[in-house]
Amino acid sequence: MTTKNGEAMKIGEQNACRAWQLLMRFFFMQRGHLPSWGARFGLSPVQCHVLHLIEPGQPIPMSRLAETLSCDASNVTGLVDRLEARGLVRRQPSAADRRVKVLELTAAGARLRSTVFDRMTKPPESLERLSADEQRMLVKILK
Amino acid sequence: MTTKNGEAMKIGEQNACRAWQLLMRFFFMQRGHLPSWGARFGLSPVQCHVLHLIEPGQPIPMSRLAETLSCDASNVTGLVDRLEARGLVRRQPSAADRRVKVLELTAAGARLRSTVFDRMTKPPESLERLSADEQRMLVKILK
DNA sequence: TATTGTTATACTCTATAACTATA
DNA sequence: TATAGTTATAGAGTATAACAATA
Repeated sequence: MTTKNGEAMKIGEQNACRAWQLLMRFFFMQRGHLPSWGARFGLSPVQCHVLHLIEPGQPIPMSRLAETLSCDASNVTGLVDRLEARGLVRRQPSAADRRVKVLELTAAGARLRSTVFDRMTKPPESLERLSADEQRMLVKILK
Repeated sequence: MTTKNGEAMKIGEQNACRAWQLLMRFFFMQRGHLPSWGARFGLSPVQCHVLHLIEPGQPIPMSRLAETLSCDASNVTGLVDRLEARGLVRRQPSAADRRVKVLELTAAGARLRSTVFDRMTKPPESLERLSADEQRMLVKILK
């Protein structure tokens, strides 16, 4: 348990696995919270995700959404249809490639995104007791 | 920026917000990966979640699933129907309350769960370079 | 030929309401 | 009366295949 080399590696691996397990637990916990969370803004989980992906003033092609969401391009069509019907996003033709349509937030979309994620970035209090070192560590993890 | 009291608090809050933003980014990243991940085992994202929630030898009432998944009890019925049809879980009557049905993993369910989460607990390499202190910090966060 | 986005189809997921059986 | 689970229904999410326009 206190050997200089081999055992230390083992402990390092154990810690990594434990950390990963905790992150997974965090992920599934958030996954449970997201539906009722998003419902406050009339947003489904995927719609929250899409809103998170499209940054204001930074349009992205629809194909990029399909990749990031791990779903077929055909599903993005309906997804964007509903968001566009609510006036949150807008389809724009791409000058570079006439096959492509890029998505951008409308003013209302940007406002809603800000509302949703301003609240989201208000951490659950427990996070406010962390040191600068701990914050740096999170940056490392999330690569 | 270097005042002793008020400014230090401010920086602490900034770090907490930054950490929370990064965790959110992690969450949405995982959310994007989960569909194709689960598909390898023929599991939808919710089914992965359910499998994660039912620990072997630790049956839980169906109502608990509805709470944790933030969905209506009526949805759990169909969800469990499909998992039961695949032989992954089993409904059992509760001795204490005859209204309640508890869910437990079948042998196949426990095997699949182990397969899925053994892979999941294999962290993405970057995690293996973390110290014990850093692991303890994660425990603190995930409360 | 390959790629972007669309339509069509079927199945799963989720929200709502009404119902049964227990408590 | 209140709660656990079910049924029924409708809309949203998602996988598959076929198609049009463009590269």
